[in-house]
Amino acid sequence: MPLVLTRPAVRHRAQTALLFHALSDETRVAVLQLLRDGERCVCELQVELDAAQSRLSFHLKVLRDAGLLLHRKEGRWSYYAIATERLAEAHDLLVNLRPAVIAGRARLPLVASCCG
Amino acid sequence: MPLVLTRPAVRHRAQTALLFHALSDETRVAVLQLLRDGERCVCELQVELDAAQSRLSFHLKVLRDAGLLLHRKEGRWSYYAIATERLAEAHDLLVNLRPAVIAGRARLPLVASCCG
DNA sequence: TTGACATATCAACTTTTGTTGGTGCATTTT
DNA sequence: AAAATGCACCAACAAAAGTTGATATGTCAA
Repeated sequence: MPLVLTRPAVRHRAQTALLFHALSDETRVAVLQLLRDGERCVCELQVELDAAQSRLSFHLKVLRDAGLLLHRKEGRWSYYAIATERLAEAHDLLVNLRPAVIAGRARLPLVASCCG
Repeated sequence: MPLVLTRPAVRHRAQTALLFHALSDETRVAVLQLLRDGERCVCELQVELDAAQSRLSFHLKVLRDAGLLLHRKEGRWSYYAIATERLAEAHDLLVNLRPAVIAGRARLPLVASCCG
């Protein structure tokens, strides 16, 4: 009866941890910061971040696996960009952690990109 | 000249990684989910999460160190609650990762709790 | 077609995180 | 005052994440 954590909460829990794990590393955040201005190929990121190729590749994979990147290949270049949708999901998961309103009715399940 | 990552970006980067690291573990997310409904003492969390005391204590420390928890002691109990302010900061950092607008002027530095 | 480049992936290793069981110290209960 | 409770913290260990250098593959350039 006092099922303390509801089913959606349990579902969200794993998602939240997964997604935020991808955002929990400085190099990866730096990658995203660079991609804010638009698509970049790996070699550009490599120069801009001054990171070893395999290291960068590793971090790109983490971001990719988390669904945070769009990927495109052209010739011998690999281009990455931010997957805005997924970033919005992260946003929603975060908003869902906000404390319930004290007086007033229960918090509604919040949905995509409420701000900006 | 092409200082690819601006100073605020570099500052944000560390903050983002630190804060999101705290959110990158299922147990910790579960703690926050429980605290959405308000303050809890450790022993309550312990039961509700079915977690060993020292394990829970460890995760609470991580959340505390990230500034995400308010802490209060009463008698032999230790009460925790969500630090909403800090959660809002996390929110802002996340919103700051959104890609710049394509046409139109540059993204403004976004501030606290724009939604909900 | 040979050589240089871009990039993914792998294995070995290092570092960081997380778990477990224990100890110590308040505080409360009996 | 003795026993029990709540909780922080520590040390030893386990597991996960990150780094590095090497190798493999595809593509472009000479």
